[in-house]
Amino acid sequence: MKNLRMKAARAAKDLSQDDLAKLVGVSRQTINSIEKGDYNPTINLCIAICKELDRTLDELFWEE
Amino acid sequence: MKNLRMKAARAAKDLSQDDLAKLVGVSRQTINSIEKGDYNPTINLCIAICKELDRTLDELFWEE
DNA sequence: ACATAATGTCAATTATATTTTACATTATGT
DNA sequence: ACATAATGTAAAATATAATTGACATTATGT
Repeated sequence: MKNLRMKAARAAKDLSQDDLAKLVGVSRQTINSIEKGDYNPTINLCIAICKELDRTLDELFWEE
Repeated sequence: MKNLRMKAARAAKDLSQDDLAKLVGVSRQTINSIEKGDYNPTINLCIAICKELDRTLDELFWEE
């Protein structure tokens, strides 16, 4: 399932997928795939994304 | 750095590394490596561990 | 309508998470 | 002291995250 919370948090920061990719040091396709949802990123990457978007792991990647 | 919160949460459930490994479907060494800290597990594995230990991602894997 | 930025997606390659096997060490109980 | 469960750790193999390059599509602005 898509990660719309991440997409929204990125939009709130006015960052393109490419911008965020450069900020966290991965490729644009990796960011795209994570938002698309058919993906299993590493926790370190998730943490880096959270920090750039001023969110926590629970806010972007946890679901009850 | 070691993940002592995960180690504590596992102890609180009275589970050995091997028990937890079987519950989340990975090898004991993977659990050991995560607790040891020199590791970068995938988010899906982190989520599976959290659910078995009744904790959230922030509680076990986030640091301010 | 046109130009350009942003996004979606695919195939092939590279980097690395995870497994497997194996052995050593540290607890814990009797 | 002995036995056994639990943990720490290492090397080699396998599975998969992530990269690279490329092209198509969808916004957005002028």
